[in-house]
Amino acid sequence: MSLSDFELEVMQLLWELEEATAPQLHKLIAQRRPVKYTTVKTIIDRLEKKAALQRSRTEGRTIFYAPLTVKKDVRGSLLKDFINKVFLGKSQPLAAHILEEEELSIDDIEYLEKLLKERKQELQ
Amino acid sequence: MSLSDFELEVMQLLWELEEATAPQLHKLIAQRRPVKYTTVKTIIDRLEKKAALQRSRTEGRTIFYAPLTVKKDVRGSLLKDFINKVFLGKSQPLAAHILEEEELSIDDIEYLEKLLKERKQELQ
DNA sequence: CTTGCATAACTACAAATGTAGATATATGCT
DNA sequence: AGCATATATCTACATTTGTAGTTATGCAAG
Repeated sequence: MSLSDFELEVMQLLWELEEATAPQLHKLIAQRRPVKYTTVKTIIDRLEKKAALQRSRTEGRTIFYAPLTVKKDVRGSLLKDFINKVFLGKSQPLAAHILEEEELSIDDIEYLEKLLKERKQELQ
Repeated sequence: MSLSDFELEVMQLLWELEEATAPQLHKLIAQRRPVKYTTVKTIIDRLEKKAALQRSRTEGRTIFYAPLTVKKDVRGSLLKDFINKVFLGKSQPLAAHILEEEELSIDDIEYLEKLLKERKQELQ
């Protein structure tokens, strides 16, 4: 099951919030860029049809939605697609690209070094 | 300028081959999955309109196409978008995800360790 | 108990995308 | 020279996506 950019944006908020209403989600996204309530609601409806989220409870006639998909799973599958499409299926060039070009702090780097050391030990 | 999945697939081949004809590209892609010549040619035409590639020369009435965009630039901009959308703009969680979950050989790991060491030295 | 409003539900539409048919035409072969 | 064929060009169409208008309706306040 694939998510569009906008659908993913809504899911990111839901993963963060655990649950949320359409008006809440609209207000959050409207802080970033101008978008009408009905637009956000349409995206929520589509996510519901795709079973990426579900209605968790209501308050008055306002509906709360909660994620049905797990962030790590979705990220993992998006990453796999991305590596296939953009880096011809090879993770190493992507990792190299990030470690060389993307912004990383000293702490980030030391944490990543630790991960690599652990990874290497598993392989030996 | 954004590229669709199919457009990117054609560009990946062009970056590899330096230049190619529509029939060549069609044959290569058709090895992976069934697709008609005209479909591939449509994508090439769209890439030409987007100025991602250009006609480099002809042989008879067959046209050779060459990339106008640079692989590293396109990858960089796609990666930036991807990090923004999927990892909320933070490279470190993506790097961590890859170093933990994706397949890497000992050689890969040692190369990445070297990159990190160099990166750290630049920062200090 | 009515009514205005917030929210939900439904409908619409243009642009991008994957897909390919229909048509035109230059070239190389007989 | 005429013709078959490969290639190019043009047109079309369904689906997905972002975007939002229109309509329906339940609830809260007076």
